[in-house]
Amino acid sequence: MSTPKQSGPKKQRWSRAQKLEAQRAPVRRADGAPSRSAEGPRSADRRQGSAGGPRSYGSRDQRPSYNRDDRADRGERRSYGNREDRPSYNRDNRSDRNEPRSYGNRDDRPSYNRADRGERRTPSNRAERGDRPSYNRDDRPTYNRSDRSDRSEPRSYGNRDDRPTYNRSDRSEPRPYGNRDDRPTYNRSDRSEPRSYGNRDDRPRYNRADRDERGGERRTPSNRSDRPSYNRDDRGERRSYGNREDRPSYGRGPRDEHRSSRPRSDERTYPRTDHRFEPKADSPVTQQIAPVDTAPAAPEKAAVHTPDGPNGFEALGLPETLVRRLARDGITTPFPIQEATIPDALAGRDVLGRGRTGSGKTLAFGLPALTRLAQGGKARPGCPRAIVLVPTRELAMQVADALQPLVHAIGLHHKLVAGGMPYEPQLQALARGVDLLIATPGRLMDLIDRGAADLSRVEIAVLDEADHMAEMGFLEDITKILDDVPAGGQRLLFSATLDSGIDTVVDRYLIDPVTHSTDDGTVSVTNMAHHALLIEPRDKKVVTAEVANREGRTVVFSRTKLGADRIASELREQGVLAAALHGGLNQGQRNKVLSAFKDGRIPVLVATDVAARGIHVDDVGVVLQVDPPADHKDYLHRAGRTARAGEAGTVVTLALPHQRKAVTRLLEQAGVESGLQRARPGDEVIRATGGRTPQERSISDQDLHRILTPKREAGRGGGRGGSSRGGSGRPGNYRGGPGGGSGRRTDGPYRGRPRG
DNA sequence: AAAAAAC
Repeated sequence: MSTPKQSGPKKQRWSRAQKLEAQRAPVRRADGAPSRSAEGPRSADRRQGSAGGPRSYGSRDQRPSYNRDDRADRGERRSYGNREDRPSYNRDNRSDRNEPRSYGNRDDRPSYNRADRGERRTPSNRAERGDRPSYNRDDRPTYNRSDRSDRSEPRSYGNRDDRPTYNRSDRSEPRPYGNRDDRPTYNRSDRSEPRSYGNRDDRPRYNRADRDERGGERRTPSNRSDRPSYNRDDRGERRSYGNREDRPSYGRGPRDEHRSSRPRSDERTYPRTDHRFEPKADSPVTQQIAPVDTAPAAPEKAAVHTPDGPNGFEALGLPETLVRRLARDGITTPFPIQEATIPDALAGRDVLGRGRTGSGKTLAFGLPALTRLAQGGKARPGCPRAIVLVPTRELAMQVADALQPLVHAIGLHHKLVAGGMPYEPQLQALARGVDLLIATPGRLMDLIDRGAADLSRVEIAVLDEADHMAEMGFLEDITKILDDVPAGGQRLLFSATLDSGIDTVVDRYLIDPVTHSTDDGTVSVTNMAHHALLIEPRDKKVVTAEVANREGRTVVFSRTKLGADRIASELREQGVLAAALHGGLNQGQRNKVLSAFKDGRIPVLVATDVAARGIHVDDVGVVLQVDPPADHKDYLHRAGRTARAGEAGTVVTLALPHQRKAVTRLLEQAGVESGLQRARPGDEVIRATGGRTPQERSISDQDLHRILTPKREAGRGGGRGGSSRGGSGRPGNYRGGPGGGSGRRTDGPYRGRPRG
């Protein structure tokens, strides 16, 4: 590669001028002009360091596998090139490795050998690409497209038997993903049956994917009729939103992220008021949020029709297309973090943004990113132009949902790429070319390793919940991914807290960043009440149930997955309808639980920290931390699940005597003014949170299952015509239902939200 | 130390 910088210990930063130069012509790289990586000190010294050699990304000619002609000769089954030539996929190499392989150290990962990958991707190679037709992206229909057409089945991986990578048995190393025993097949030999995705019917994901695609040119009526409700844009015309209850978990993203009241102007009268959560009369959320959040919305609704009217987003320099699209959803006034970061982000600068959860971070990076992407360039197959990295799948879905209308409005394509969902749609989208990739690290790396994704043309990289991503365990993945992104591109980091180990990432990847903090990083919000209760161990179970047994949604946090399961089941035992959410569940279960919680079938969610960040659910009145958070930042994140969008909320933290000191300090750091107070079951402080001693009978596992999987139960009545109403016409049914285990009747005096 | 993140 061209003059790698001295691999000095100190990384060298680009000067502002250099960077601006690089940014000015993002497309330039396509011309083979010196790419950023070629010049960028960071990746240069990094690569040299890690590749352990002069990075002699061999000559192409030695790599027949990439030769298009060869490929053709080889016959269509083999789309991954000649394996023998490709050490990275070489089975033998892999099996030789018996080191535990935490995938941590890049250098330890022969199969992911940078050199191999680099060969395909590095900028220097890219520069040469012209001479090598086979490298021309456009010539790479394969990632199996052509193959696929031959095969009737949707399969895109070519002949599986050729793909040692997938063969589990080859890998002697202990898997990090221990609890996946539920995943039946990894062994290809078993897989004579059609497709391992077969058993994933419970996963709404397929629909998601389709929806993404449909947004583009592939929208067809037939698709639509199958899943009309998933297509946001269609909803206005085709649907009266009556069946909105059916799809609570989706489609709320963008608006909820931003605001809850929906002054819909046109015919798209969609019941902004969320009746999905138990038709409890107070249904205060929407009404109360409205004034807080949308004070300006009413007058500005006019902006929908008079785009030249005052519109905060327009003033920030965003294109009219996006501004109008936002206005259509009643979003016309930027949140502080958006106001602060968008201009800088639009200017191409690296941005470090801090804002509370729910402060609108998604749009803060989404809008400028889309704007800049729309300014020029076209996504080449396999080469996303921007990536958004998020720490959890749920969050990834949320971001994708939130950005979807905007992406489509501006004529771009995006795709959600995360684990637990089928590969096919993701591979297809990538092959087709996607501008914005929203991804969790694991799957993205997977796709990179498969050669389906190539980050060498990424112009904008976004790290959401960056502080979490910077934590041990995540950081290495993030590093790997960001190292593949050409230096010099724009990087945006957003997080609710900016301390932790985030400096590492900032130092390494951000150049001359602008930092915007729209809050002080504490929980000091006026609409959030905090109670830290010092309790006796023997009271814990009962106190937990008392606090959780209230009207409205409650999120209970547990430190461990096992704990979450245990607490949820103890709650059900005491008659409180609760379900656990954690990473140990398969994706189908996760989705079920989360959507049941979102649409009110399950009022109490017991979660690990998988739900601590970013997950947005309206109307969570209480966050109960059964186990104290690890640190004050976790406190902040967990607490952020309530009191959203100006609504009131209460955070209850339980501490056992031995945790007293730690919790006291933690409260201090988090900016919680009230200290620990002793509490016993039935105490006033518990009642003040709205909690009441549960008196319902136990909820059996069957009950729970039925509630989580409504179709099965409701299927009888509404089987045929009923599908339009879905299995969940009225969530209320599940609660008051006949003998329904959800007999968490709320006849108590308390109905409102606890205040103070 | 746990959780999360690929299959």
